[in-house]
Amino acid sequence: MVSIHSRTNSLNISVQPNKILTIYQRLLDHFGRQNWWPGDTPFEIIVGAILTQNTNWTNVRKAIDALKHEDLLSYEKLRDLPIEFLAEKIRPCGYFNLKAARLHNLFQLIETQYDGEISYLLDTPVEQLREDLLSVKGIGPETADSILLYAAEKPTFVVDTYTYRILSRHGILAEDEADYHEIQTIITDSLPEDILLYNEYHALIVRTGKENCKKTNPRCESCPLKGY
DNA sequence: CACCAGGCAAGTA
DNA sequence: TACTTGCATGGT
Repeated sequence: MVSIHSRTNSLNISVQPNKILTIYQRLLDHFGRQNWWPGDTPFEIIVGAILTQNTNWTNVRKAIDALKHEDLLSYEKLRDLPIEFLAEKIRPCGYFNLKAARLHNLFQLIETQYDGEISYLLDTPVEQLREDLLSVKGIGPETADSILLYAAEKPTFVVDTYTYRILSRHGILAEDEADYHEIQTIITDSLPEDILLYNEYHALIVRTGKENCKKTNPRCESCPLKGY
């Protein structure tokens, strides 16, 4: 059990249970720690963040393993690989032409903005880095936040389709609160700002999706969120 | 066979 | 602003 006490939303006057924190505790108790991201280096995490867009991780791992097997998984080697070759290498992860182009768009940012040094990117303050990442064609809010949290270790909460689904089913989101940043704010306003907490929470949410048993539905009998 | 997977951008009205 | 569509492989 985590030792974080529930607290009220800053805009609420009455004391009420922190549903966001309760959901986290239930998922953690049920699944245990996930210890994300599944990758060895910040660069591998960055590449994985783009390759996993709307794609099952098992397919992404095939692509990453293929790159590793040919010793291509370094910034300099991928940057210098012709884009058609890169696309062919990452074929198993799907959308391979698109993702090869998106990786190259990011490499161009790293060249122009960070002097070709991943370490400079990682050391950039969170606001600036998020803006830079979002300026890259092919990097949207979730991919940017995944890089910020899991590669650069900034306190950024990652919102994905599961996050929306869970909050929606649990009546936490209003009808007109589907916007990425609104959802992110609802969550971060309910939690202490803690990188490891953000890391584990998003990982648990994805794990819930992988279980494929409607565990995000409060009426599911085998659900760790039953009754919520 | 259909459906989904740790999105995003571009087009349409 | 609010929908719709293309992108693509591999597992269930």
